[in-house]
Amino acid sequence: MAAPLRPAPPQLAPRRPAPAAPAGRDTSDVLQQIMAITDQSLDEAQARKHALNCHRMKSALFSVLCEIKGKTAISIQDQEEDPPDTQLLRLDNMLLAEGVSRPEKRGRGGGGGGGGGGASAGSTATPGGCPNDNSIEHSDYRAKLSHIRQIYHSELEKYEQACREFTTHVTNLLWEQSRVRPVSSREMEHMVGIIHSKFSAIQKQLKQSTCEAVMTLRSRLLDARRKRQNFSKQATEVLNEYFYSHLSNPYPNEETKEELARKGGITVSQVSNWFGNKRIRYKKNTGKFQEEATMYTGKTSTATKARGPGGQASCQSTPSPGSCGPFSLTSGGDMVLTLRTLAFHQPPPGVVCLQPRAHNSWQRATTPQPTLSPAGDSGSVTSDVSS
DNA sequence: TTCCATGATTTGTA
DNA sequence: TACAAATCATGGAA
Repeated sequence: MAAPLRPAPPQLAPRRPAPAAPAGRDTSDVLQQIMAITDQSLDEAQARKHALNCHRMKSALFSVLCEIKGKTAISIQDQEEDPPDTQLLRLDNMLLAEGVSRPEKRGRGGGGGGGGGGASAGSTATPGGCPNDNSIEHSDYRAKLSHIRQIYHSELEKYEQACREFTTHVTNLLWEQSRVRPVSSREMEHMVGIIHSKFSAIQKQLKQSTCEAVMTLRSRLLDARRKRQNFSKQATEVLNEYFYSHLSNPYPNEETKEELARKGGITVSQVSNWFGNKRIRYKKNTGKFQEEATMYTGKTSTATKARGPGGQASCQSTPSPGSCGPFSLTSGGDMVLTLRTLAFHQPPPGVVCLQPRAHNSWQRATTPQPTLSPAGDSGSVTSDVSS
């Protein structure tokens, strides 16, 4: 297959016009000169090349070569039927699924200002099991994924540009050569195909490396996700204080969650998780938490007293009308706590005090109950006690 | 090593 | 979408 790219055929010796020379001798003469081409200097070759173009046999030879070329090109095309590359398809699918192939999405929360992080306050989990947007790991993951995506696209663009340039270059060369030797369009296509297949092999490698990088990043993230770390004492106290002082309605709203998260040095989704776990576990085994409840309600009671009327602790930013515990009360709060504390010491027979509302569960409190005002809170607590 | 506490995740529901 | 409930997985004490 190297023949089509060999340098331009050489010259003949046209010094004698040889119109009378026999055709057989003429042909062998031409062949002799072709064989001797490598012994000639460049200038000589150029001169003979020009002579060859003017030779009377040139067109005949050229057409014969064209015919041979045509046959060769057919056989080339026959060999070209490649099966679809399943591995490449797999890589493409994976890169698409991981969000590397498609253009980067802008974060929902605030225009993605943090280097691709853009962690929002939402509490969502990706189908693939990625952690919440709030988690530090996830913003880190997104930043790194974004970096990988950037590199991938920039490299891909480079390869494509190089491929285009090289293809143009080779096509031009072939056009150039087609003036002195037969270059069929099929041959050109074949050359372009070779170039593309070489470049696509490089692209495949790039895709493979990118997939590996994403997989590594993902597994590292998942490992980190599984690593549980107990909250600090302060975080637990802040959460418990809120929980036990809002036992009638332990559903902090978004703003309160943020406040609690800030105070405890944890994320909002961790606060949500904590309250979810706490409600369930408290409800399942209220008795087990009695001591803890006494401790925290006593603590908050003291804190409230120390602050005096209007003093607020962890509930100071709680705007929820339905979640107004002692912290949002003035004089009424103490009474609530007293009632609560009393309730611990007066469990009705067979009934544990401070149970979730109505002995079954807290009401679904996605939105704060409008009937509960600060005054209403003490009412609700009274109902806790009376229940 | 075992057991319990607890933070995180998943699944189903309203 | 927030929540309940179940479950997983890990930290830490015994």
